[in-house]
Amino acid sequence: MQTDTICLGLLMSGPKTGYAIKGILSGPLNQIYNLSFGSIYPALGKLTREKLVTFKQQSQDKKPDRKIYSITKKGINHLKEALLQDAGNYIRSGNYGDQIKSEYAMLLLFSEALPDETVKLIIDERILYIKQFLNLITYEGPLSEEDNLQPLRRSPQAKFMRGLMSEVIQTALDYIEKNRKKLHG
Amino acid sequence: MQTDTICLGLLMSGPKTGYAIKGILSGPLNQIYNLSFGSIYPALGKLTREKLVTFKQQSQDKKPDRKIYSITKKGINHLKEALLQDAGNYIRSGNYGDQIKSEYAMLLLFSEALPDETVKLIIDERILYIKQFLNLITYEGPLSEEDNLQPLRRSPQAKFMRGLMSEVIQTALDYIEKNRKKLHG
DNA sequence: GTTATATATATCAGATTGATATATCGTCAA
DNA sequence: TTGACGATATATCAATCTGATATATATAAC
Repeated sequence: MQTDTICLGLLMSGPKTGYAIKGILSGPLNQIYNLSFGSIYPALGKLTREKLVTFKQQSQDKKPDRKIYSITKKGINHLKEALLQDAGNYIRSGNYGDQIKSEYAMLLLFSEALPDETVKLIIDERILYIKQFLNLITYEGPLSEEDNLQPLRRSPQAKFMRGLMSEVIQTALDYIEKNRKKLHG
Repeated sequence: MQTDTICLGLLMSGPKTGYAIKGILSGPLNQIYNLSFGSIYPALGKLTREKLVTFKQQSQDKKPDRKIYSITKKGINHLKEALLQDAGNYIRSGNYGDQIKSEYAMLLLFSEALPDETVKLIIDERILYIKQFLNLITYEGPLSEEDNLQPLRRSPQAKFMRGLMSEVIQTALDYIEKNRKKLHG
């Protein structure tokens, strides 16, 4: 799946700045997909040139300008075709190319080479982080005054993913708390 | 965590070819970390130049040559230092930079734009894939005649990770089977 | 008063991917 | 039997992506 498709998909739930797209990908979707600014801004530029999105420049009083991007009709059609093709590729190849790099998991896997106290510390830290993240995705209330993320959060698809994530993360948390003694004295 | 560190860590459980390292990362560790050949071979070359690994060239009868890499004493020291520093960075920043791109999860999130039959199909396919992967990591028996992966699989760290993965994946499987109706008619 | 964090866009060196090339062997089907 | 395919094995490279950095302002903390 291309970066373009991700941006278009996220713009389906309403107009957003590049910064907001990064915020969604760094926040609730953190364990699902992430992109750097260096991918997002060029993608939005390319999509603008192809007229799959448009933007309104909003010069704010004493704040940096915002470019608020919206998906066009052409963009919606393009998104549908791209997703259908991605789905087709998946079905044909059985391979979705999920790309995962969990440095934390590798650190635990190699933790025999670390002092016991260090292993304890990184597990304590991780447990705190997981609990915070669980709160983030379990939280149902409004996010801010100008809450334009509601459409994304209230779709059945988003609810499905949030439910899946919270169950999976809760399982991981329980497992780590129950079995951490296998990794340190 | 650098690619170098991943290679050194995997070589701690015994000598391996670059191809074997890729095999481990594409197989049981698939949902944890992955690297392409284009990262692995240059990393092994760099590690050789730095004398952190050595290799024996094995010319096989009518098969391609193999370069079997082993970690050196210097390499072991380097690994310990690198892991300690990575752990320190984590504790200080609270951020491990886990990098995740699950195209499948994004496809489900955007699946409103797909026909119902397609959504059904990709979920059916995914359930099959998950079941296969569960078998792969749950399997305890020997892997092949020349089974040099046993040290990696039998360490407490590897058992911990396999247990964690199988519980998490089982939870995901149950959730998808129970809730898939929310995504298609 | 200064340090840090949030909002917001943008760029770029260096790292990574996914594809491709090369070479041999075994297997499975037409 | 021949041709296609997959496994073993190394290697390279264009296109893409990351992580860091730059720029600019406001607000909160210390």
